[in-house]
Amino acid sequence: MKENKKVSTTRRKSADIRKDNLQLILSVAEQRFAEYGYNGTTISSIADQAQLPKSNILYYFKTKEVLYKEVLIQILKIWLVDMEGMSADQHPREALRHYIILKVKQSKDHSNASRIFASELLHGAPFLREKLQTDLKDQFMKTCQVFREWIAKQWMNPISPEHLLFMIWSSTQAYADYGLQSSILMGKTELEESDFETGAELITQVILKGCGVKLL
Amino acid sequence: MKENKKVSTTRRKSADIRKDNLQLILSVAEQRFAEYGYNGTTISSIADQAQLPKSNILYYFKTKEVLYKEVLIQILKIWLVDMEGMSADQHPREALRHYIILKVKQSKDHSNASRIFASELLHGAPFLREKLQTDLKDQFMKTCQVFREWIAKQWMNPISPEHLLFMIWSSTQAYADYGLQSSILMGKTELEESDFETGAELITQVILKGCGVKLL
DNA sequence: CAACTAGCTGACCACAGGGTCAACAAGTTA
DNA sequence: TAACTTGTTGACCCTGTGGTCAGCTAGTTG
Repeated sequence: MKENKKVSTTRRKSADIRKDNLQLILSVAEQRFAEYGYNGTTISSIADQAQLPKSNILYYFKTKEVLYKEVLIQILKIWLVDMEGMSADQHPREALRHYIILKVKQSKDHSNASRIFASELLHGAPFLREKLQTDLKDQFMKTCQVFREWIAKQWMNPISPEHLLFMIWSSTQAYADYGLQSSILMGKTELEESDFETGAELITQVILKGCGVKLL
Repeated sequence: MKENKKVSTTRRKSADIRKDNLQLILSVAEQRFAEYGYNGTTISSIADQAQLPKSNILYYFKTKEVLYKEVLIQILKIWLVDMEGMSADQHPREALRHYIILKVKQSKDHSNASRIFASELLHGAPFLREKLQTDLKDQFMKTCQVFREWIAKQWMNPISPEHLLFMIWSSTQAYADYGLQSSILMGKTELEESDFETGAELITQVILKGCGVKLL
């Protein structure tokens, strides 16, 4: 291919244009959906914020639903990967601590994604039902199995793995879901780095102690 | 007043009619808002389910927003009352256990209310901001103070009262927010009585042990 | 019973929001 | 450069929804 210079701004390849725009739209959509929910978000508002015409959004994503689902899928992937980190050969002392800190970090760094996910579950997971029944359930059962093996090795007390996992999920997830309200209650405009650290540390301590995991 | 009989069905006093209809509408609205969120709920759908004409809903509640706020207010009241139950003279062993069981019960018996509340917080509490900054914050600080006194009496370990309360809230609240998804993961259509019990018991044990509260 | 108030409702309206489309512009390829 | 593909967009349409209103009926009160 010959050098193709143009007076105007840089010439861009179709593939790049596509990639960039998809990324831009997904990222803006994530913000809006997190803040206003599925029904509260309009395609126009996404378009405005992305500084693209509405039609252009519809060009890349046939419908609003397709766009939303795409956002959801990306989020679910993160969730699953985090959980995979725990295995039976690790000691719960380190594995649980690591997972809890990671999840709180996700709540902080990907608060929008976390909140969309929560909102979806809250309303009965109309768009995620299937994925939950397959992908998430698989990973859920694997992780419960890990807990069971820890219990068998007497590394922790015999407690319901399912409910324990729920407890860990909800208390870490809360730093995304209820972060805003927490800051109001603590008289701040926003949670600070140190709040996330304190929270993660407290959850870790309570869970480990509460499960009878020997601390060093 | 003279006896006033009519061939048709029972004659009703205006006051009763009002009371009944308000109650009916609020109750149906709660269901719909919980399931579909504020924006996803239409006045028509509420009307249909209540078997009233749409205009009638608007007769009792000037706007959709007024109706929604009314529902929210009722819910907030429950939250506050529950929390008031804890006081410094009680031992955390009983007080925390009681509160946790109560909150899980609320999640079960008033799942719709709980979910609306959660959804509201999730999206930045656009309608509840003020109430949070006043009523809820007051109660929040009182409860934190109770925790501090327990710590001073060495009835529990010195841990952040704020974050502990967040942890209790989120893990109990989860049985409403994520109840549906939990049941999917456990291969049921709905959480059963025993699941709520197991959950409440596990949370209680983990929290008490995790906070270093002496068990009997 | 008459006058009044509270409850009720169908018809109507304005408009927002999801989605289509035809025409054009910009990149690609032979 | 010509033919083709991919990207871009304003104008348009249709449905659904929040909300109004005028006129009605049913209870209330003197």
